Amino acid sequence: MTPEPEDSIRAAGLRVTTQRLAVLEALTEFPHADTDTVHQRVRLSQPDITLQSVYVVLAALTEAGLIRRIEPAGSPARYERRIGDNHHHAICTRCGAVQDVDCAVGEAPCLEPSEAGGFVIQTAEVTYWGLCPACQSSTR
Amino acid sequence: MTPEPEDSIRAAGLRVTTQRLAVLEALTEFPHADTDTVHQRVRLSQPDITLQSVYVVLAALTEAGLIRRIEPAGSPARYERRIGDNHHHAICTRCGAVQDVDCAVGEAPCLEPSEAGGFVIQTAEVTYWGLCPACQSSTR
DNA sequence: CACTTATTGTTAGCTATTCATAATAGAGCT
DNA sequence: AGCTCTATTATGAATAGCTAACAATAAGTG
Repeated sequence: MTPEPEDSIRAAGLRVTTQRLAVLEALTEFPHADTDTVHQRVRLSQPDITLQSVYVVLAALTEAGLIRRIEPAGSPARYERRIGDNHHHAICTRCGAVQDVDCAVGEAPCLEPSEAGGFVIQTAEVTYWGLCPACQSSTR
Repeated sequence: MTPEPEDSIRAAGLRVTTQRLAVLEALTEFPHADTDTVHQRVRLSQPDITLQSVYVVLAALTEAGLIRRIEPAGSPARYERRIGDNHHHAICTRCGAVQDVDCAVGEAPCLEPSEAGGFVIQTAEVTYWGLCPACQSSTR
């Protein structure tokens, strides 16, 4: 089903490198990881990769449309492999945990503003802010 | 109608300072200004105010709920005086212009996710991405 | 007007990110 | 398999945006 990472990288016109494969693998394991988390995970298989290279790889994969970058307020940028289905995110205001939220409509823009002051809207990005299950119980 | 800035600052339990008044005035003139823009505007009346002080003032006013901070992806933080009506924003993908978009519902959360993975949702933040009128015409 | 303490000015520092350039390694060709 | 070209990565440095520490100042209270 899911195309092999190697194939999707190649299909995007990019060279297949161990670094890129490792980054995609890291994002599979941590679906909303920030650059630092990706770096740490990738170092398990490639101890010498630099953080800067991780930045470059993430930028290349984002540019190619293989991953998506999200930038929640107050958090460093995060990346995810789930793309193409215009889903949204719930973010915990206490711990920053990110949870995918299916979009009812499915395709962008899932919402049409009543009046957008002449803007031509391409996508609507919805961020739900609240408390994750863990932070609800460990209250206060 | 609109309460005097001085009164709302006092009502929030904060001291009324010329810096805070000037920052609120700047945000009236530039409704989605970033810190730098606020600083430049404030310097017209207070040439010696530092950028750091503007940061502190903006943080204090945000904390007090007198202004709201928005952090669009790829842009420095912006601030606005329009608060309490849970409206949303349309942002130009080319020039970064921000436009208020009324919320159909009015109160947060204006959207309820069908399934939020156990999250207790407090607010829903909607960002519309598109082209502003100016960038539509100056195409390509 | 004096006093107390919130607020601001000053200086320093930090985090997330980008950039320039040299070194390296995919991938097509022979 | 080896060669070559060029995309990609490593290295080192720099930047923007923001926060922190602490001394100087001024708002508000009696």
